[in-house]
Amino acid sequence: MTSPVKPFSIPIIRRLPEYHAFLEQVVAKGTETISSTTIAEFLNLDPIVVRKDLEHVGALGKPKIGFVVQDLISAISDYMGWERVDELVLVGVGDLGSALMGYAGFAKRGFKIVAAFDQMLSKSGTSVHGIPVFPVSKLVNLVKRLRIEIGIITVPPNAAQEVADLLIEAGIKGIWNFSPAALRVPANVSVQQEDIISSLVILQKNMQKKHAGINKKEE
Amino acid sequence: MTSPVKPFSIPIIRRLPEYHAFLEQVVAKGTETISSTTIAEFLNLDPIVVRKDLEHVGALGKPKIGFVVQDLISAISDYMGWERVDELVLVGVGDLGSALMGYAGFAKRGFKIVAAFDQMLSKSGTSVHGIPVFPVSKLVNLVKRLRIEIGIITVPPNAAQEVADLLIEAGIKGIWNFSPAALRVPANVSVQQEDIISSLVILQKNMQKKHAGINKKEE
DNA sequence: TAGATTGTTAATCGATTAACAATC
DNA sequence: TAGATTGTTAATCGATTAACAATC
Repeated sequence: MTSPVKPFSIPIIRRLPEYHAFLEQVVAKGTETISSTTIAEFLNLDPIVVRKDLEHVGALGKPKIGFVVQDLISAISDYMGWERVDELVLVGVGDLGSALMGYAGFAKRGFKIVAAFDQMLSKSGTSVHGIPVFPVSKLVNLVKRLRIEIGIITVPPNAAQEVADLLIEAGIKGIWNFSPAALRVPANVSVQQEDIISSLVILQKNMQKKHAGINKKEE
Repeated sequence: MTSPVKPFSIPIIRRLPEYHAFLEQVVAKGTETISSTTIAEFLNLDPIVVRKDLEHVGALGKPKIGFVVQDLISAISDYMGWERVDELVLVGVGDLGSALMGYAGFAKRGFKIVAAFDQMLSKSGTSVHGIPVFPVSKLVNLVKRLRIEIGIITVPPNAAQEVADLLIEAGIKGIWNFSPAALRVPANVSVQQEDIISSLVILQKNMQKKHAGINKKEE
């Protein structure tokens, strides 16, 4: 019939967690229905954007009434794939790695870091936020055995490629790379490069635009 | 003359740090010039995308030769605003906050967290990664005095609005919010909502697409 | 000179915005 | 019934992709 994999929109995926977090707050207050205009108002978005996004995830509302909050949460969770639990491994138990290991947002959205690896042998055998840390030498065997598909890289840039190679050898299909280094990977492996600096620059540019908009009256 | 604030493209801003990191590696090897096709190949991007992005930041190359690597790095740094140093404050010295305070990527790209605040008084007076931690009660005065414009929020969601209000009272113009909570702010304040889960979902969706593409021969 | 690579112009695609009919 | 809000269709805008001329 149609395409085997539903098309997805990156801008929408970036907005959906915002809706989700807001709707969780709403449901905690006991509110049962909400309109797209209300959501838009609270999140400083255009109401049409919200309506389109909700349409995209397949949510159904009723004119005049709006959407059932629980339905929206389910539709978003479903679209984002948060119903099932996906297991991850992490390599590089430094500051960033430890923070990710302790991040509560993963569990809430169907992700679980089940093992971590670090080059420093003194860290092996310990556990961080309840997640066991192993020596890198055990990486390939363990990841293979657990059939993990996603690996997180939080090592310094000069070690990133080496770690990526090990993960690939272990059969990983996706790499979430927090190290500012370009990775060479085979065609069947996906890489998501993460660099939070982008977000900070976007914030700055928005501030500049806003400030300029205040200074000039019109045109 | 033209618009007072240059237009900016969010997709481009998200790609530029990748180029920058890669070019830093290249320059470290002593290579002096590079072509857009080479950059594209290493970063798994379409060469045309790279060419367009470099055009956007105002880089000039020479046919047959390519671009001078140092020129590219400068052009990108310039476009991203990394030449000058911008000061930030952070509120919420937990795991994530500490990781951000220790993140070397800030200094490299013109950002500096100059002070942090935490509700827990036991943390006051200490310093994390060389950054002093103060009680929240000192936030408004100190931020006003230092004339900081950007605040990072890494507190639990239920405290986020309260912290945002303090930052706004202190004259902040931009909030980088890592807490999954919708913030109410006045019109002259920009908010950049951060949720790394989006990136993980994008990675997953890309993996699914890739895998589906392998399974079906064509159509 | 020949060819690789840039810079530029045009075409396509997708996302956002707008308009409006359907409906509770 | 009247009006608010959804769902849908159309228009605009911007980003990506393609084609090609300019040039070192």
